[in-house]
Amino acid sequence: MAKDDVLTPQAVDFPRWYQDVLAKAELADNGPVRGTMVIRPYGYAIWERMQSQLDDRIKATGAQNAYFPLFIPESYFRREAEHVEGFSPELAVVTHGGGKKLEEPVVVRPTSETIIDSFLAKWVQSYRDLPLLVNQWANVVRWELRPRLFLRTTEFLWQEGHTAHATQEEAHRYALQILREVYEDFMVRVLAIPVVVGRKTERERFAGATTTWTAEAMMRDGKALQMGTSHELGQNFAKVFGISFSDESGQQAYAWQTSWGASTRLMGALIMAHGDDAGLRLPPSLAPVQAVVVAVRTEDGVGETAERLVAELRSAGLRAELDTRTQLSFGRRVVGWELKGVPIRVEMGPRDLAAGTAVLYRRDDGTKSPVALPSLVEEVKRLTEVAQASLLDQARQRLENCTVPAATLEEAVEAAQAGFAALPAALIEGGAGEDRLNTAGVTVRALQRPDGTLPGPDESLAGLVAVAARAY
RNA sequence: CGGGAAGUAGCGCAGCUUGGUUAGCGCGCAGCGUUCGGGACGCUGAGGCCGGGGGUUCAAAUCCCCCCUUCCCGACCA
Repeated sequence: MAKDDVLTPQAVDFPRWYQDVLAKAELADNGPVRGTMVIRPYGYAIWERMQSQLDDRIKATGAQNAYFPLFIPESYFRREAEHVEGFSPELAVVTHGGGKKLEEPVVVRPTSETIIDSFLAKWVQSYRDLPLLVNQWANVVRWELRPRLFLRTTEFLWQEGHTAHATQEEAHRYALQILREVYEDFMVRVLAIPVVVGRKTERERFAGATTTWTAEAMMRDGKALQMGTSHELGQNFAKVFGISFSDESGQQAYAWQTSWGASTRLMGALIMAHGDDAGLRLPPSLAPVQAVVVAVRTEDGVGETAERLVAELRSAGLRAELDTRTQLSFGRRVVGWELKGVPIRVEMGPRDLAAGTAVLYRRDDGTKSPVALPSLVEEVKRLTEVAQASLLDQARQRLENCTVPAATLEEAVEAAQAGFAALPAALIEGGAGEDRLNTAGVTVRALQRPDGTLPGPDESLAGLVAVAARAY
């Protein structure tokens, strides 16, 4: 009866499993140009929920959305030395337009610091104009040598925030506010993915930033994934783009800036942090379908009851869907819903109807239980909350289990084969230690204080912990 | 961009070594019937520029060259 595996098992070949899920859960396809991606409707529905949750949090920090051009004069990139050095290798450059060679090539934005800052320079005159907080939702292009759907594509979707502040302290606080109240909160409460937040090492920080803050998550194959970053840019860009203002005493001063972003890579994280051998497991907060009512049959009132249940679930505010495709076998249908990660399945058949019950299946733990019809809506509601918490718990458990202290670089390399290695950051002072890790395919993902709190921007490595891992 | 593997129906594959009539198989898809509580079964049927372009040959999915794309490992990165 049962066929072969629905998907390549994770333990057999994790990358293959990932490919299988993308295809079978109808999330995404490769585009015809290397590194490009088609996000299919089901995948995009998940992304839209991510966007909306992030957008609310971004706006709650006071930032407003705006839109800046896709094309940026190449010369803009040359103005900030580290920035141009960091991005040159991955720029897509347009040299022709309207059938003619362009006087100055234009770059397809890989990130928008340069173009946005050139406008912030016009808009900021006085300390009264500050802080100036803008965000944009956009596509960006970074020519990738080794693309992977959602994780690293040449074109991807993201939000990028760009801000200007009167003081370094305020920029610092805002960068951390984004890290904590936007990214970490979203990742934990919505994605149900626990993250390691910390500071990036000098070599891992954003090109042109003075400090980069990061939120890193652990995937089920033991590799880490950077989920979002928040940068303090100091006055580097303000000086080259002329973002200056009169302060309260009438003195001219350069603004202090931040920038921060999170991308469609979050989709990859969602898939790889929660997915199992049966497919996706979506947290109810993001699931396009939170509960599917599967009618085993449709005759003798079963179909009508199923329909009524969907209506009740919907009027209770749940995203519910009806499945009456009885021309397909029951098994095929449930396998399909499991592939797509639907958190709760309600099974309604003649036996249930006779007993006045329905069977509830939880995708997060695979358990089934009967429920009396009158309390079905309340129970489904409750289970969506339980499932949301359960996915987070499971991910937390895995994170704890695979985070191992290491006393030496060799121990760290060893521990990083299966998760996070926590080593004394003193070991990587000077760069030789990081070289050693990098040679073994391991990178320092984040620096933290021993108690897990965030270090200061300039706090020396001596007393910190470096969290290292193999990473995507 | 280096090293490996691979592109044949929507998906997974055989055929290629040793060129030779209408290019196969499984799944899926369509129709009909029997089924129906964890990927049902039978019958009938549709679906292919054999990744693209050049060559060699009487003849190319098959041999040669170039390009594109995908996957794995490395260097570079959200």
